[in-house]
Amino acid sequence: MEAAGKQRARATITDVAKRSGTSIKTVSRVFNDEPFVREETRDRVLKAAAELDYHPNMAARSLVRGRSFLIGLFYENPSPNYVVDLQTGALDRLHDERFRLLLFPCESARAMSGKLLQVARTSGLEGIVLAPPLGDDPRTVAELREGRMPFTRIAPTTALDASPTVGIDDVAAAQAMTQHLLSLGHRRIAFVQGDPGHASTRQRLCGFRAALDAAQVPFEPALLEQGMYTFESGLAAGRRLFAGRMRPSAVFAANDDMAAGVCVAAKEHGLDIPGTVSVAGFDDSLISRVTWPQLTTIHQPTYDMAHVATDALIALI
Amino acid sequence: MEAAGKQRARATITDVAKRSGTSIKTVSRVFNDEPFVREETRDRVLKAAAELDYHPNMAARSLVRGRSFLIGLFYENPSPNYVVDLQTGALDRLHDERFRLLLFPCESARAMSGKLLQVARTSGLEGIVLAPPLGDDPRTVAELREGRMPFTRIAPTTALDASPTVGIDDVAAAQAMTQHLLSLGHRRIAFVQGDPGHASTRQRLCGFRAALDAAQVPFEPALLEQGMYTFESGLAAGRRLFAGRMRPSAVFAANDDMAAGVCVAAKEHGLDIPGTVSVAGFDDSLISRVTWPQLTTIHQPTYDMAHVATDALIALI
DNA sequence: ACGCTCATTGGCAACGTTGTCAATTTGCCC
DNA sequence: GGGCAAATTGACAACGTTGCCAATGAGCGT
Repeated sequence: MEAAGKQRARATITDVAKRSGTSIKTVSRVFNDEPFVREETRDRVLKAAAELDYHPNMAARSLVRGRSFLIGLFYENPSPNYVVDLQTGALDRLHDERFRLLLFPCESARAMSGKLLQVARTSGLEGIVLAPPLGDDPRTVAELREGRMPFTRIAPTTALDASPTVGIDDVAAAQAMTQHLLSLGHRRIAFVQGDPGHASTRQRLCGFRAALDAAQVPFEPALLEQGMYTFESGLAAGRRLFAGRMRPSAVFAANDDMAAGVCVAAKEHGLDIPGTVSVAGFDDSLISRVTWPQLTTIHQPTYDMAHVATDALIALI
Repeated sequence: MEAAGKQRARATITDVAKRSGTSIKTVSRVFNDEPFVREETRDRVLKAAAELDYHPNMAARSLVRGRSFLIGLFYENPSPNYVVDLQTGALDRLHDERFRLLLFPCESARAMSGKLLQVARTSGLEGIVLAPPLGDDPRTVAELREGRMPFTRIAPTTALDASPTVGIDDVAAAQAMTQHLLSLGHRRIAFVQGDPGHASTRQRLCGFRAALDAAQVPFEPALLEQGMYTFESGLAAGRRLFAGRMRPSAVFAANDDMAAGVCVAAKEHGLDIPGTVSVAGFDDSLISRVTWPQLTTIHQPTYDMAHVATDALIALI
């Protein structure tokens, strides 16, 4: 309606002040939920703002406060399910805050090593959430500490006191799952471990072996397979296992994606699940609900961990 | 080393100017790759900047230029595979630009309707990429146009001239897949359609029926099932189909997640795939590689579409 | 050496907001 | 009604950068 030609420029706080008959500062107070603003004044400002379709300018706000309200989520993960869980957890925590989330998918932890602080500064991040395995790189951790860049880590395994940290006890969880398989009567249990670059790989293997030891079941090297936490690597590992001389009665894969691959390999070999062979996973990701029969899996609350890590980061900032 | 106590504050452009013995403005020119700076001067500035670990302040830059360099990706999608593909496509395109990507997962297109511009303005976005089905909401589209907010859409089906658009021909693709099934000799082909809120649902059904018509195979309403693009809905649809009087010899599900569900339903009913019944999907998402036997599926280049949509958006801005 | 053009540099205001602090108004008690 | 504390409001200077324009220096033809 009104002077369509001049509507180009966005309304500023000054316009709102003028229109509502108050000072700039008062408008600022209203938009920052500060106390000491009379109810009536607040309403008047809000009304004027609505009429002008005013939205605070983030850049100006950031500038004067010396804060960017930007948080970075760094991850290097092959599983879309895991990644989306991470993101959702972080985003949900941020929902009511002013912070915004920037994504930094990394090719590999090694490639990022030493560059992370640089990237963070360039983007003006205020803090960082490091998803596995990025939180395990000592150089990255040292760098962030020296640069006084706030960060939290999800499921790291080194330098645990270097930053707030959230994670589950991988060792205990893997041990529990193995015990479960043992209690079902399995004695020939194969283990498909994950990407050697991830610390969780060692942890989960460790739990697996601990359970075997506790049950006095000998560890059989031929039943240990290397994977990479991807579906394809699980498929390959499964094929090797089922083609080998020593066919396992149960397979414990260190994550769900690989477990799904093992399932497919089993079906290729005409093996019945869970009749002839049991397959267990780790993560409880969405993929575990899509395979059939459903995988037995360990719930890893990725969403929650991301949520908590973000929470801790905000507290830190 | 040097006065560790005073190193707290980040270096500003003024510090660099002082240290390099030039003016603020010259430093600015160097960091913006502007011409008219002598080689020797540039080097001197760069050296000083490196020594001070200077990084331009994004907020100040945004403020004075009136630009935020922020782009929003809005999506409402249940499939993590699809979402990650979208993100990766967009991020890869942004990689060398100054733009940054902000994520906006939406509960539902309906809930967002009418609020999207508001959200975009609040976050200071410069442009928006709308993933399906958000690009089909007429209210959202109208709103963005009126608000002069640059946006591009992925696979929209309405108001195609309202914005730059990228997508595949859903009708043709579904038709081709149906023809393929017909050519295998199938005559009793069931179709599991997707969420009625997504325009692709109608398109794919349309292609399916077109192929039947062309082959003069009558369309059988009892073989049309409603799904929601989720694994669970596909499972339910499959159960109904296989329990019904008119058992299909082939099932074409409108996306891979549902197709996976249909597969499980078939197995529950003891039906052999692909011997007794064929199952076809749509998307070529990662899930299609996880089911066994592998689904026949139509490749939908989600990554590429996101890449192109982002590209177009940048051009628009 | 003079005048002219073009490359290079510097000075200064402005961007839209918030922090600080002072000014004003209100409410309450004696 | 005076006095005091608390509530409410306003003025003004930053924040770190870039756009605009003026100033300076260099090169060159005459």
